Amino acid sequence: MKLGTKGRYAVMAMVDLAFYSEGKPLSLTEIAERQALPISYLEQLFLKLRQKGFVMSTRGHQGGYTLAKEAASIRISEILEAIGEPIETTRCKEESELGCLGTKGQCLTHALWAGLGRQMQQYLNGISLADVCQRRLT
Amino acid sequence: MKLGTKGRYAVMAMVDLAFYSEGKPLSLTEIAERQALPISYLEQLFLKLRQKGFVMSTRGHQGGYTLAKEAASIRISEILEAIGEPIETTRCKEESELGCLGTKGQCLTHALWAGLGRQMQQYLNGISLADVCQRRLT
DNA sequence: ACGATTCCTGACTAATTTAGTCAAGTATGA
DNA sequence: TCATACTTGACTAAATTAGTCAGGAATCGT
Repeated sequence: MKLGTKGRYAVMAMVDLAFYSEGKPLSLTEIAERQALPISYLEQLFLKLRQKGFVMSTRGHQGGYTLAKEAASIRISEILEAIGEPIETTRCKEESELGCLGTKGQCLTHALWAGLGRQMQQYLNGISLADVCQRRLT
Repeated sequence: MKLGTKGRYAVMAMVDLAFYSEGKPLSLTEIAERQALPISYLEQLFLKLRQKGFVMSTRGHQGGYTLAKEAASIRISEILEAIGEPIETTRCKEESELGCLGTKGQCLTHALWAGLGRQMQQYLNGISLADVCQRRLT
């Protein structure tokens, strides 16, 4: 159970943006350099982040990206979802499970994995970009 | 961020064992059939579970596996660790991180991922095989 | 003794996912 | 008009996953 670079990079870049931008657009080049991330990879990620409305882009000279919302209202969970790194603890689509273990028509372990997923979701849902910037983490 | 079949199967099988065995050994064939899991894959997993002391094996006719400890004292987290499905939210080995973002010599996001890992570990640590069997899940 | 059952173990592999690169284009400001 | 910077899709090498396969060794019932 591991976190891939996609999600990690996206959050790192967004935190960087929230932290260093002061209303002015930051170029991916700048972010990529500071965070030591591959720029072409970031391009892919920011494409999605823009399409989902988390950042705004300015093209051309002195262009770059800006947060489209306040840092305090962008949750980590949203970023991960936007770039396609969902939390998948259960395998079954929805709640349509037929009994693996007979007792009640639903596998015993299903509730376990669902609980784990809820736990993770809750944690990442409760933390915003601003929280990370200000080191407000439990 | 997804849970692989390795961890899922291992826990499913261990829960099955705890649930259906009554002191008597259960063969992998039986478990695999009931849970609809590939038997040769289970063999690999139970090899490790035995080496780590979570199950005991009996060979030959009427043989199989038995829990080596009480179901109430086997945590889900231990099973996952035993078969090599660790929780990896951070990438850095130990706490030896050099500053990605300048503020304090440690990357801002590190604390975030570490927190997530702690959260997951805590959840899986607090649940035993017996809990799953008795559907004592939050 | 023998044969069925079952664990034991390592080697191997097909398919998928990850983690990117590359190339070509479009828009903007100096 | 040129350098900067976003935009987008196609492509790919490497790693991981999710197993299969084959052969062996121990044990029990008959």
